[in-house]
Amino acid sequence: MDGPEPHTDPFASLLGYHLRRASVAVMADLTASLAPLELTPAEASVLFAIGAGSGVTQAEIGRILGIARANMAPLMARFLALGLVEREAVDGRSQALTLTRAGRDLHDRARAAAAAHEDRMFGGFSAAERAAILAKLRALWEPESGGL
Amino acid sequence: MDGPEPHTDPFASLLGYHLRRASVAVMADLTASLAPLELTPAEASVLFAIGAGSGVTQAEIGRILGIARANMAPLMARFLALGLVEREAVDGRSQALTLTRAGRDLHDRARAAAAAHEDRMFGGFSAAERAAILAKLRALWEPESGGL
DNA sequence: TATTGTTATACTCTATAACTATA
DNA sequence: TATAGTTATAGAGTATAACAATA
Repeated sequence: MDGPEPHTDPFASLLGYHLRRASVAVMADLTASLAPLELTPAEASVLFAIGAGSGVTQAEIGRILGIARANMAPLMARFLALGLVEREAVDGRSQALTLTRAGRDLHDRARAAAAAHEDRMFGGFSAAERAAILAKLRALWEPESGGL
Repeated sequence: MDGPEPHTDPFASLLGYHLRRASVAVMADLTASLAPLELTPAEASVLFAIGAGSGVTQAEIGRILGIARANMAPLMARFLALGLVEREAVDGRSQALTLTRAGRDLHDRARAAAAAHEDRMFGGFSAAERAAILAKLRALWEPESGGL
C-alpha cells in the first residue's frame, strides 16, 4: 500500500507554466505603469512601432506585433482622434503613419514609463542575465531569430 | 538636419515584450496539445493541482493557480459532470477534492501531452539552461521564491 | 487574385458584485 | 467578521467573416 501522495510541486518542471505566470505578473505591472498615460500595453507597442520606422503602414504594424488587422482599426482611430498620428497616402489603399508632435511626446513618456517598469521588474538581473534571457525568449516566438 | 530615423528595433531591449510574445506562442502550442483531450491549459493545471495534493479544496487551488473563486465554480462543475473528480466534505463549507479513476486517467494523459509540449518548445535548451530560465521566471511572479 | 482598411460580431478569459451557508 | 462555494454579469482581448476599394 502506498502512503499519501508526496507533495511534490506538479509545476516545478513546467517551464511553460512559469513563463505564463511571469508574463501575467509583468504585464500587470506594465499596464499599471502606462495607465497614467491612458495607454494600454498594446497601444504603447503600436506607438513604439510607429515611432521607430518611418512611414510604416497599419497592416505592417499588425504583422510586426501580432495584432489582427481588424483590431488595428479602432486602435488607430483613437490615435487619430487624439491627434497622435498622421497619415499620408502611399497608394490608394495604404497610408504611411508618422507621429505628430503630440504623438512623439506621448511616445517619449511611454518609453520612459516602460523603461522604469523594466528596471523595476528586471533590475534584479544583471545586464548579462537580461541579454541571455531575452535571447532565449526571442528564440521561442521569433523563428528567424536563429535559436531553437 | 537629421536624416530618416534609423531602423533600430524598438523592442530589442524590452524583456517584457519578449516575455509576452514567448508566452503567447508557448500557450498556443499547449492549447493545441491539450485540445484532443478536451482540456484547456487552465483545466489541465487544475487537474495537476488536484492530482498532486491529497484533498486540496477548490479555494486553495484558486489561490495556487491564480484563478478567481468565481471562475473555479463552472470549471469544477464540468469536472464533476464528467466524473473526473470526487468531493468529500471537510467541514460545512469546504470539500476535499480527489481524482476518480477516470480523472487520474485523464490527468496522466494531460501530463504526457504537457511533457511532449515542453520537449517540443524547450528541447533546444539544455537541462541547465531550462533550470536557469525557470528559476528566473519563478522569481518574477513568486516573491517567496527568493530571487529578485 | 491578393491586400488594405473597415465594420460587425462572437468567443474566450478574467473581474466584480452579491448571495447563502458555515467557521 | 472572515471564508467557501455559487450565480450573474461586465469588461477586456482576441478571432472570424464580410465588404469596398485598390493593386
